[in-house]
Amino acid sequence: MTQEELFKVLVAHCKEYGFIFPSSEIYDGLAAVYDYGQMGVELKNNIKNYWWGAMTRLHENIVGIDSCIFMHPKIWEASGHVGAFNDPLIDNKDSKKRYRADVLIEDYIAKLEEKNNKEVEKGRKKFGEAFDEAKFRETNPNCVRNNAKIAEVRKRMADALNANDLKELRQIIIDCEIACPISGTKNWTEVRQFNLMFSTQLGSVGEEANTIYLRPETAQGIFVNYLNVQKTGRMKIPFGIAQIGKAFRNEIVARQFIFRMREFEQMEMQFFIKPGTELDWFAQWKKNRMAWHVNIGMGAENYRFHDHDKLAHYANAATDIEFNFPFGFKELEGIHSRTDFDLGNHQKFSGKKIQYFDPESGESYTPYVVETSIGVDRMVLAVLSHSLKEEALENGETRVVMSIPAPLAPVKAAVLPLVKKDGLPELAQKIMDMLKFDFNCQYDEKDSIGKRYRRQDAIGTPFCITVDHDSIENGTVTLRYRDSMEQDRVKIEDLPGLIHQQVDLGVLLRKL
RNA sequence: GCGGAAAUAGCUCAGUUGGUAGAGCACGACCUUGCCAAGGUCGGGGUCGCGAGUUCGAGUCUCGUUUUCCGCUCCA
Repeated sequence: MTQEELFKVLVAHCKEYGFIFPSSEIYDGLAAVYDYGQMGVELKNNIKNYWWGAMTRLHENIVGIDSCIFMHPKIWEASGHVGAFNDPLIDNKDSKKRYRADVLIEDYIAKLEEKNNKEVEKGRKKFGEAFDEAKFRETNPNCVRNNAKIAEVRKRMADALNANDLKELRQIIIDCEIACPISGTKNWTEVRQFNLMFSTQLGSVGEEANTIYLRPETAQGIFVNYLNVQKTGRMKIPFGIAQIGKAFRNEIVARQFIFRMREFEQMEMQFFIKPGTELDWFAQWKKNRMAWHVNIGMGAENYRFHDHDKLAHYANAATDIEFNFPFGFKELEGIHSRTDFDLGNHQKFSGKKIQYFDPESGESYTPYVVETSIGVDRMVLAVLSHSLKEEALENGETRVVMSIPAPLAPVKAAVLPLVKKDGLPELAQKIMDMLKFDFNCQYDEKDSIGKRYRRQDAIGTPFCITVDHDSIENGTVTLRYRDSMEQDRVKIEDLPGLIHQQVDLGVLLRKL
């Protein structure tokens, strides 16, 4: 089976067994929106609990918050999202390729600069030792002409971007006779803008309606609460604030199942530190976060770092932790050194002083920030895509098994009476009543025992407990393991301890 | 947003030159068996994605539309 086919099987499996459903399906669905079903929500909650525990309980200097999706509109100006989340896009009608208008113009400028460099090389050969590059660039007629053009285009583009003048952007592309690199034609559409933030109206519509945005990241909720948490929690730098919550981005194309959705959930932690120490902390969090991933047990070889060459407007170092998805290595988590960009800007835009007074050194400063930001839905997809397997059995048959790491599995154990008579269902129910307070369990008495095992395999239940006639005689049951399909005979009273050892999140946290 | 493909039962699919919608699996009840998915009997479930058009008659032909998948484009 190819990876692509495997991915289709995964999507179908997720729907069939109650992990993930397309949203609003009875109304034909809503593009790129998915709902979590009865199994999916358990898996997702387990992932969130593992992260929350690892971040807050394991670090005395990290605390959590839960901030709102609605925030003051000025926050998005301060964060740079109002400006930078707008991409002006233009399509070439012949090649059907889409480009960012500003990138096309930048490429054009780069070409002119390239021409100048060639002129300089020519000049250097001609004049040898006595060559004065700076002077040459100012006097050579070709260079002068190119430089004038560059300056003119730069200014027009800056003005157009500032004024949000899309017609002017298109005009620059026409005037410069920029052609599509693929088709070579200059047959362009209008420039259109895609604002990646969703907006809505706050308050009564009519008079000056207040446009507010659905947050495109949870991080800003942490930054604007920095002072609250630092003061009320008596936090000393270095310290961190963690948050799990929904974020929204109006992606032009949202695809690949739950990998890129317009509504998604993030787990973010902002770590506040002394300026100058950011690269050390950046390195430390890279290590820490990778350890968290590898600890789940899906194979260290399926993760890798991808350092950014092009840095976002707020960062001075950035890396992704990528996971080996069915469609290749893709970003799962981002770790960014955000400097004092966010706190500094909030200080500027709000007029409130956001400083940390260091009691030891006696100095006051705006803290720097190292951020770890992970997509919950991507984690779910990573676990599901890694876990789903079709195994060939010794008897020539195949079984579909979700070998979800036991601490993350939606259902921890299934209790199955071997037959539906002779008091076996009653004893099985008693075992259910014993386990249900600690573990999410399922009871099933329908169909043959083999069929029930396979049903549990398909949803990733690590343990099946089978009650047979001997159970009534001597108080033992068979404990069947999902991955090996082997079974042990164990005492009923030993069940909680045995299951606990394998499925408890604390056990996973202790390995960190 | 552009191009290509697809949409029939919960799932996988069949459905002839246009003539009253089928199978297997799944689901429910009962009987039987009892440790790795297929026993028997009976039963429930579909305005064939949606909307028009052609026709005496459309799952089938035409147009539109929605959604999904693949490829581009974008991705803080």
